[in-house]
Amino acid sequence: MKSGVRHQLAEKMAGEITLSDSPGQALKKWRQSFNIPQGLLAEHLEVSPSVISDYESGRRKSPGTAIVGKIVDTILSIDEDNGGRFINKFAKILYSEFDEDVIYDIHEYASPVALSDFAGVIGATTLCGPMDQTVYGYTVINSLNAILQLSSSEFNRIYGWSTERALIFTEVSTGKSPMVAIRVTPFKPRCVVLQGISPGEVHPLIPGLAERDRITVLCTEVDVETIISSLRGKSW
Amino acid sequence: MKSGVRHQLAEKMAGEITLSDSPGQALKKWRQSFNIPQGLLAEHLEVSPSVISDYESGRRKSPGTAIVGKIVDTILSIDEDNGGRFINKFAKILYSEFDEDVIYDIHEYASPVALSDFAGVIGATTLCGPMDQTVYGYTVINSLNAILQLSSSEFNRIYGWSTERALIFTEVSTGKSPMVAIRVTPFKPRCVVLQGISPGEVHPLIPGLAERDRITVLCTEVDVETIISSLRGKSW
DNA sequence: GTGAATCTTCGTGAAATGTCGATGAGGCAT
DNA sequence: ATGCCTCATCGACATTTCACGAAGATTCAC
Repeated sequence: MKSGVRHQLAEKMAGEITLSDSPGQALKKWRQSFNIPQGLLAEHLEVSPSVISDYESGRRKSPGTAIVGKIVDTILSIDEDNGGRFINKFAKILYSEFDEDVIYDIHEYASPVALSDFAGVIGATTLCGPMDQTVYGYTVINSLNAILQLSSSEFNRIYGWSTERALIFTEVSTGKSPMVAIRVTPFKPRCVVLQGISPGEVHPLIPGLAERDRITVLCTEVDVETIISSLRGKSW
Repeated sequence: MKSGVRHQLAEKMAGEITLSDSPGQALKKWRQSFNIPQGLLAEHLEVSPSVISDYESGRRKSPGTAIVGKIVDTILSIDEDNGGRFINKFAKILYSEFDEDVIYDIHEYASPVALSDFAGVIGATTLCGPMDQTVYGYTVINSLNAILQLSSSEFNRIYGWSTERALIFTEVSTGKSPMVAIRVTPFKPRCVVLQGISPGEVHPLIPGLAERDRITVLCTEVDVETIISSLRGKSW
């Protein structure tokens, strides 16, 4: 997934810069590894070139999150305008391709999102479990491929960085296998969304399974592409 | 590898906080997910509790990299003092165990490190190639297991976030297989270190292979544990 | 409902950031 | 050597951060 990479790269860059003893040098390293001159960066940021230089040379020892974020985002945007050459390079280095068919999208929120809001955005109705919960992220998973391709240890990767998330399984038939997989696995999500199925078609065992692990189960018949793009556009 | 996880987690946290629209909320999310009260965090940071609250509540809209870094580090340290319960939880979610036998250590620098300094720290001598280069990170790889266990796409993961790095292959016999693997693979490191071998024992083909991809090759007979701990302790 | 623990709000002052524009230094083309 | 591009340095000034401590709000146990 394209924009997943961008986000991960951005986070990596920002993290490294923030933790560095000299954020300036780290900033410089990334700008240079994208082959962008200070001047161009300054232009896109609508500041004078000396500003960039001041940061990189360390005159400002502890730049705020706001500018760090803006700079990282701008570096990435400039590269995107040029066809995303460097972003793709990093993406290739990063990803083993198997993720592509299994994990359609994965994202973390920095602050909690109410489950009811989340359900609204993806057009989901409650099947069972409480709705007064929050989630910190979501993963969209091709259920068939996940079961075919993932080993048990790899299966944990669908949880990203937090188990307090929604797992959206796409094109399920009855929803039984995803729930069984979760049952036998040590980590539990807050919520499971079964995509491509109506509440009536759901396997009768599911409420029982969900109850055991205190998981809320939702259903949606909205198609996968729409779900992904709605979730992406949101800032909550 | 233990401390690799800590570092990666720290980077992830810092990145997320820095990129967040409201760094305060992100900060809060992480503190809470480690189950640490504001007061305790404040105590360890030697500031008054209201400081933490001011950040989390967003009075400071763009906290500097310095405090963000300090807070992240403190959260992690507090958890370590308590036995690292949450760090381990995140580690489990993150890693498929196969890495353990293949990648002994992997690290990125925020700024360039001179190859000659790097060689000095790991007690390596030059076999061929230029020494007036810099690296941005290193990976310590068990050469045998890498070849046995990694698929070609997984092999790319040894590059971490930058190819401008040193790849340290441990316990090589002649050093031929690692160099061949690099030859047939699209990404090239700056430098290859062959561990557990003296310059005289190196396979005669190696200088030729290295020349092709303009890679500097070093040798060291220092043992793996020592190399890893020397590299870890360094701040350059 | 009294206390303890946790967290929020706010006024305040010293210090640092965030920005500009002017100037200077290196490098690499012509 | 004459530009041109890239980058570093610096003084100046408005805006924020950063940290404190006092005081108020919440929540939970007893």
